[in-house]
Amino acid sequence: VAAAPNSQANPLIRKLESITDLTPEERQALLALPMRVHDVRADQDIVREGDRPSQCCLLLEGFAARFKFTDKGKRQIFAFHTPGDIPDMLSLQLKTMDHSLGTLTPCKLGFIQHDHMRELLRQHPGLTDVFWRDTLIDAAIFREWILGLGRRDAKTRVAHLFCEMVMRLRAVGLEQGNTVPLPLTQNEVSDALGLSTVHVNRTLQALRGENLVEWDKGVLTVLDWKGLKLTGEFEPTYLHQDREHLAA
Amino acid sequence: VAAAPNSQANPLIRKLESITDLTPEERQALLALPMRVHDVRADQDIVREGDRPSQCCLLLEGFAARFKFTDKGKRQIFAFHTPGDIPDMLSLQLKTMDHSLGTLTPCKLGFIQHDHMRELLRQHPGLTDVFWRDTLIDAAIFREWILGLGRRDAKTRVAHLFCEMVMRLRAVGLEQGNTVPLPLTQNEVSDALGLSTVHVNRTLQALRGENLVEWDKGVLTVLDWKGLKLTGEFEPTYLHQDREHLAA
DNA sequence: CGCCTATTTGATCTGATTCAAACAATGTGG
DNA sequence: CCACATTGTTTGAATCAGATCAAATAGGCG
Repeated sequence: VAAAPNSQANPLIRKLESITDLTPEERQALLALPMRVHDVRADQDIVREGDRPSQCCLLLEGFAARFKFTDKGKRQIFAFHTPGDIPDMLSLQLKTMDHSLGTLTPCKLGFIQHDHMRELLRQHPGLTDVFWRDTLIDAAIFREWILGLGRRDAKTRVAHLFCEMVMRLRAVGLEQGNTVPLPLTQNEVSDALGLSTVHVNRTLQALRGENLVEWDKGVLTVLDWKGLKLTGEFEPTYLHQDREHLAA
Repeated sequence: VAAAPNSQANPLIRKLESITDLTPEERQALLALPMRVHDVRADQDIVREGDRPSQCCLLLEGFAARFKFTDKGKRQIFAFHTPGDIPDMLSLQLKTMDHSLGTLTPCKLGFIQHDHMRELLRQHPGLTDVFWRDTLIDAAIFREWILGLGRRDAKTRVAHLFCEMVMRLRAVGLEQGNTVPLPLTQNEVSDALGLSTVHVNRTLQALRGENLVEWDKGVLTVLDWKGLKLTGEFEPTYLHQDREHLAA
């Protein structure tokens, strides 16, 4: 089944089709989903902890992150988001945000009213399963991060993060050769991996020294995918990018 | 609206009503959900990483945990489960298990065929939202653990875990006075909090020394709830136990 | 050019790990 | 009912991965 003309250009559809199959009707309905598109500059909060949003936001271009601060003012990043993600889809079910969402780079965002989203799901109940599945994969990624934070050392964590980002960016067509965009600062990585910026810097030097990766000007180049997977203990099952779940 | 006679005894309904409102029909359908009940002894795997289950399991009595091992053989526990939880509900949407589920104590389990669960959701679409919401709260708990593992010290982590378990056990009616059942070993706690058993032991002595809690023979006694919340930086919003989400 | 932000380096410190052994509690079989 | 095995808790000492502090360097950009 060929995709609708512009569906490959639509990162949401691209993303959902990386984890499930959509019917033509579902694809059509997603393309017709009303949204207000805005450009937002880097380092802006989109929703904050405590907010009660009446819309959710589709990331069309750029990188975003979800995060929260400790009482002592330390930041922890929970997730990096890439085009096609709806990072605050959960606000449809959970009224109060328990964490914040912000841009890391300039972003193009599509804001979707909850009412419109609910109407979409009412008319296409199959999409509820799709989005439910997507939030479950989100949770699987959280678990993998828990494993890393709890039981893996710095080098393994960094390598694992790189592998994960490559796989996810590949799934939405942002990989070019052995290269993906990864416009994060070392400080942002450290806040995601529970490390200090200094230590992340030194760990990167180690990975570079072993000729596993190159990471410069927001572009990550994988020099040795096998080696990177090995040092990152990366096993992509948890991303559930296969679609074999459809075979009963 | 009064609950059906035996619904308070049904931990699933009890749990779901702690996070949402059920219609009488939904409650009835849940009570009628066909399940095979089994007793399982402690430290048994229920599902393993890589499995492709055709059923999911409702925890009726006892404590269970979800976990995974590092390549280097270190265990990380992702979640502690209490009566009313369906820890592997995700297997309904994700075909292959990316982690394992096992008992921590002797448990009574109700096994529900996926087919029956799907039929239930088909007949009561509102329940899809309820379970979706539940898995989103699950993910919120994962995020809070990420925050702890990444950015909080040992004492804060242990205190936070105690607060969380108290809130969750209270929600399903297992709190008695200032006491909850918490039949975990210090080693299990250490595998959940990313610490060594030795350090957990010393941290517990510190919490005891400050007269915050007592924890003996599987029973946790909170001596100073306010103090415990404070040292654990515990803010229960993320558990979404309020049901005010229904007010549009 | 000068400002601002990000990366890098060096030195020191510490929270937590590791290793090893003692101790306590509970259960088991003779 | 006791000897003993097993599992969990506790203690002590040595060590280390990663944090912290402070300062230098490098890029981008108005």
